[in-house]
Amino acid sequence: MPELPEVETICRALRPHLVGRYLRGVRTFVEALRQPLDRRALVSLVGRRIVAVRRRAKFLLVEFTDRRLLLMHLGMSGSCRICPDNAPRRKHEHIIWELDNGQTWRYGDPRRFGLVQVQVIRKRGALPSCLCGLPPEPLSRGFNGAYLASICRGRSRPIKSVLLDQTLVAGVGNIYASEALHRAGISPVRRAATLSREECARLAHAIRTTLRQAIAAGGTTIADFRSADGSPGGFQVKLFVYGREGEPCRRCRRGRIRRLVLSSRSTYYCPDCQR
DNA sequence: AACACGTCCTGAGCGC
DNA sequence: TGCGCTCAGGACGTGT
Repeated sequence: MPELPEVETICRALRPHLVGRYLRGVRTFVEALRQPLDRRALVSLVGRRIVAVRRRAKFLLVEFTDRRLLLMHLGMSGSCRICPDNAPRRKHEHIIWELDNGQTWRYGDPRRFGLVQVQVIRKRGALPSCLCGLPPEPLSRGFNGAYLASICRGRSRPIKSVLLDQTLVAGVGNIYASEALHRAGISPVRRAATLSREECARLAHAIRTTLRQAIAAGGTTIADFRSADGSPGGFQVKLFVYGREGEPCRRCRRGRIRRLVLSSRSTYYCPDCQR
């Protein structure tokens, strides 16, 4: 479910509910998500105050006093919500944090591909060391045509598989990879190394624009994405290719959108306007 | 029954 | 042969 825009949407929705609050308790209902939960580490946050809620790539970072940080990744099906203490626990709600105002912050995740762990950081506002090697944020200065060209050089994989590689591009997932390539007019199966400098610049711009618009719309709801306040995203109505197999291309109006499987993921594109 | 918006692991293939 | 890197594909729960 959640790519960069969805995580950013959740981050913004959580922030006003969490920042400044003290953690009063934590309850867990499973042994493990993608990896075993460290209950003692989670409990060690109780009594501390939340000082910031941030995002880096697809990671959500909740910073506490004393340089403690809760690192969260939503995997395929993770979600967060804020609700009162006495709200009944939903199926697949695995962690409940109790705040000092009668509210709770809850993590739900049917597939349990997510990640929740406690880290200690060097100083206030710093990233945990495990995230220090991430590539540049797509919406930051360092992400541009020159950067894309540098990671495409010498790579024979299809460009879409490069965009999905989280060690090379941070935060782009399966929906926005298809959307950005369509916006840039570049075929998802093109070998990365064959992209010209001009195409890399166009693609970098397309990625930034796509992500920005998706954030502005509150993310994309295909099946069940909800922000932390329960509201669905609005970007699905602005999708140009994802999930539109057989429908006419909304840009060139000639081609029909095709679906193919690339590195075992659905990929959508317009054969007429993507080269 | 096929497919799902993510990541990790394994093993094949390649150049040196 | 071996090392290091790249890349494809399966596995991981559950829901629709």
